[in-house]
Parts: sequence; structure tokens; C-alpha cells
Amino acid sequence: MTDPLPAWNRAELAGILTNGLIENCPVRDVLNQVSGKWATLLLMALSEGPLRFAELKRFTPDISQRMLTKTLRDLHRDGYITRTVYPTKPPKVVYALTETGRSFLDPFQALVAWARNNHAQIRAARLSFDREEAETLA
Amino acid sequence: MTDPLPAWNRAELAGILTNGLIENCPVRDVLNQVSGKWATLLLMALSEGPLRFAELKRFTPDISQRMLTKTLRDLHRDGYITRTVYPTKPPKVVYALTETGRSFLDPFQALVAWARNNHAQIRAARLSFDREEAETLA
DNA sequence: CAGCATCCGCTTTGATACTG
DNA sequence: CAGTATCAAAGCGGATGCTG
Repeated sequence: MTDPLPAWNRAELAGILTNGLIENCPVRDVLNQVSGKWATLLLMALSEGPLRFAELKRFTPDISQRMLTKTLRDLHRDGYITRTVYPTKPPKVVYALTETGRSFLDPFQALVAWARNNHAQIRAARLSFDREEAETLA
Repeated sequence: MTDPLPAWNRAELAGILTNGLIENCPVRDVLNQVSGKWATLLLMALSEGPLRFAELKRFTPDISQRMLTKTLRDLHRDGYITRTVYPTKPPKVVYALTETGRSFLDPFQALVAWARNNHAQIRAARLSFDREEAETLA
């Protein structure tokens, strides 16, 4: 627990994460897309199997149609999901995880688990911080 | 690799991730804070040991002073880092990871590794997508 | 059903100038 | 040195109305 963290040395860290500036960072380039408000939610929704557009909409009731379309398009563009159109009438479009999308969920799920496990503690820290701040101001 | 994903069933997923609506989701509550543009960068910078304000600024040259202050404050508030003030003249403020901050980096680093490993493939998917799109339009 | 186009507000970020 | 305060810019996301 007090052991020194996994050794990224500073130079390597700077190289990997920013390539000098944050704009040219490959890690950012990837994570920026999935760090949106809805992307991970949709990927997790698809983790049990393919879903249609309207099914995804029902799954996340508070997403707007605009954002659902846009997020699915971005995920498709980056290769996280496939998009299959059945030109029936009315049309039917099915989304499904690719192998890339599937493999992403593995490390991401670890982060979700961490967040769930640490939520209470973080909320406590926030409360404590805000309380002390209020005291100082008084 | 084709094995069915770790089984979150749909109901549990909806409960954990959104509690009905995305606003009351504890996981989001946690991840929103660290999904900012600079938070993870600063946490990683601190992974090798405490740093002063100006040192962190030098570490990420393209961050503005405003964002550095704000991000550090948020990380402190949520208990990821400590902030120690030495009331010398001129003042000296040292930031360091807490145990929470340290433990966060573990799952997060796995995600960074995934991003690095899959960056090339994702860029390729993007190119392919954009090329096909251009064809369709033509 | 599964989108696209437009407009519009809010939040996030950045630039700049000033302070204990 | 380590901030705070103010203002302006940009981007994300939502609401609405319209199509094949």
C-alpha cells in the first residue's frame, strides 16, 4: 500500500500521455471518445447482445435522440460497434459490439467497480471538505 | 474471446449505472470528476511523489493556471490528493496522492494500457469509416 | 422506425490582469 | 509562489420539427 506506484518514470509518462502537448496524445485520442456522457452506457447496454435503435433509446430514457444518433455514430466510426441495416419497411437497424468494443469493457468495468466501491468514501471526503470550507469562511 | 461478457443483467446494469436516471448514478458521480481534461494527468504526475504547484504546472505546460488550480481543488475535495501549505515567504504548497488517489490509478492505468494498445486499430477504423462515407457521398 | 437539420443555452475552458 | 477575479470563446448537449 505504501509501495511506490508502478514505475512510470516522468519522461515516459510525458511521452505516452501528452507527446509534449495534450493534443497529440494517442491515449487521449482514444479516451476522449468514450469519456462522453453516453458512450460507455451504450456499450454496456450492448454487452448482453445486439439491440435496435429504439431499444437503446428505451434503455437510457433520458438520452435525446440527437445524442443517441451521434454517440452511436461515433462508436461505430471508432470500431466499437457494428451497425446493420435491414432495409425493411419500416427500416430496422441493429447495433452490436465488435471485438474491440467487447475488450474495452474489460478494463472499463474494473474502473466502474472501483467507482462503486469508493463512492461512499468520496462523498464523505466532499462533505468534510465543504464543511471545513464553510468554517473557514465563518 | 467470444464468451458472453461478464454477466451484468439488464436490471442490475440500469440500477447501478443510472438509478433510473443518469443524474443519480453513484458511478457517474465518481467518474465525472476524474473524466475532466486534466485530472488524470495530474494524478499520474503525482504518482511518483509529491509535487508543488509550480512543478505540476511545468509538468503539463499547456494547462492554464486557472484550470490547474481548479482541478487540484476538485481532486482535493474528493479526497484524491492532499494539499499541504507551508506558510513561508514566498508560500509553498505541496500536493500528494492519498491512498484513494493511489488506488484509483490502478484500474485507470489498465484503461490507459488498453488505449495505447488499441490506438492504431481505432485510428484505422476511423479512416476506413471516413473513406466509405466519402464514397457514399460521391 | 431511424434518423437529419436547425437553433439555442449552459457548462467548460482559456486569456488576461491583479494579490497576499 | 500560489493563487483569485473577470471576461470572452468554444463545445457539448437538449428541444423541436421534418424525412424516407
